[in-house]
Amino acid sequence: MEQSAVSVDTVALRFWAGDDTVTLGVAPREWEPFRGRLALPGVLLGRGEQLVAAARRALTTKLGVPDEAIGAVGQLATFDEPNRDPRGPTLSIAMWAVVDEFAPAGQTATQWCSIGNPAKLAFDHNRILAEVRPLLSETLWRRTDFTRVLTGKRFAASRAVELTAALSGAAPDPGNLNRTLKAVPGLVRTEERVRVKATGRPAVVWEWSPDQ
Amino acid sequence: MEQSAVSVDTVALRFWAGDDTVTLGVAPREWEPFRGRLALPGVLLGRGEQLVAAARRALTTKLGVPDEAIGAVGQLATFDEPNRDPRGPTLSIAMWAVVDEFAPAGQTATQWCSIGNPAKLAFDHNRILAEVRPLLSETLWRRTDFTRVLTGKRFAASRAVELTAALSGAAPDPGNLNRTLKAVPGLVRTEERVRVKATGRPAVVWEWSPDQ
DNA sequence: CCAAAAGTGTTCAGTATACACCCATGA
DNA sequence: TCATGGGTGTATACTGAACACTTTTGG
Repeated sequence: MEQSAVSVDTVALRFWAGDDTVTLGVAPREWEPFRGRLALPGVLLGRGEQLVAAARRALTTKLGVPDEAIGAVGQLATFDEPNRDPRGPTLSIAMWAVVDEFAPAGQTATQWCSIGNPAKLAFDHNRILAEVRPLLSETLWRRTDFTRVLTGKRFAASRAVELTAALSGAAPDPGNLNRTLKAVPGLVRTEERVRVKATGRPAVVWEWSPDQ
Repeated sequence: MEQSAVSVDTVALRFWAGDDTVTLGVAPREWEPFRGRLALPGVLLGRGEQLVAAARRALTTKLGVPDEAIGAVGQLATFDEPNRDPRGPTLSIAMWAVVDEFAPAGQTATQWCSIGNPAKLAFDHNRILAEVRPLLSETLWRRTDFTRVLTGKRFAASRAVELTAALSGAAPDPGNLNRTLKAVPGLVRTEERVRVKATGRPAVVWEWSPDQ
């Protein structure tokens, strides 16, 4: 029986040392339909290919992210609107991925836009983002693999505030977030302080224990 | 590009007036592989077919459930183990469905087995069931469409106890469950009592308000 | 000393869970 | 009247959120 095509569209997040918010990797489409329009990195699922492998392939081929820089990948939800792709019926399995810091090789058209206020994207990608964002927000500080790669091994408490604000859409109470961090398994509070903002008290440094 | 096949495998639940527990619809496979072995009703997703439509088709063709008796359908998760089907790489999208009471038309080989202790099934269907069961348990009393069809329009409180026990795997505290029901939107407590068990106090009848 | 940022302590609402006790029925 | 099942009331724990207040810094 002839089937719908299956594409794997990935929400690729980064939150690097220089970034002041979480951003989302998008790239202009090379071919029709929507040629030139920004879109989530997506690939057609290969025969026998696993979802995580397809998501990684989307990031390397569409965003130019080196494979070593893909820190963690997971499943989100499936979208089955039959007219979502003008080429014909296409299932979209949405995945998330977190991108470690890397040095871009040469010029790429990849853009990193805010998740809270994303660019206008091709297909139904804005709808996918809207449905998927609350899931990501709930995953933060709960799933270690996801969170660990976003924060990096060591991070200041104020970075945790920015990260939470970016994913949830609202600034968290810093005190409550502090207690949330205390309860995250594998996360330990160091004696160290760092200055992050121009003024005010310096922030505590948190660190993931080595086995995480 | 050649792709993996996509099958939609459905966890079809029923909890009819005569049933004393929730059961799961399974049917022996007609063809190889696993010919004769019991399996979840599954179909290959047709081109342009939506997931809910495929799940309904699985129930009508594999279990002999008339379409009007399919009360509610929803998405669960996707399984991508490449060797899960000996015919070749096949993605399985797991769905749930709730089956209303109907009169079976003629002989069918469909069996209804307990979800807590299901038969040995073909493919990785037992694994799918194991992963999916906690999701179903969490959905009960939260998603109205799911719960409403399982209970029927009117039901005794003791039926709610049986239902919860079947999905969660442990008997709930009847008093606490009572308060849970009180908090479910669209569910109202009637003045009526009915005798369910041979002895003991008769149970209160709960009823879904018409607009649900 | 003041403003800004970080962190602590406390309170309060909502939920989940446990369990003692009371109520209604058939035998 | 007693065993059985149904239902109420109450205590306890945990979680999330709100917020006043203290601490540490730069200017």
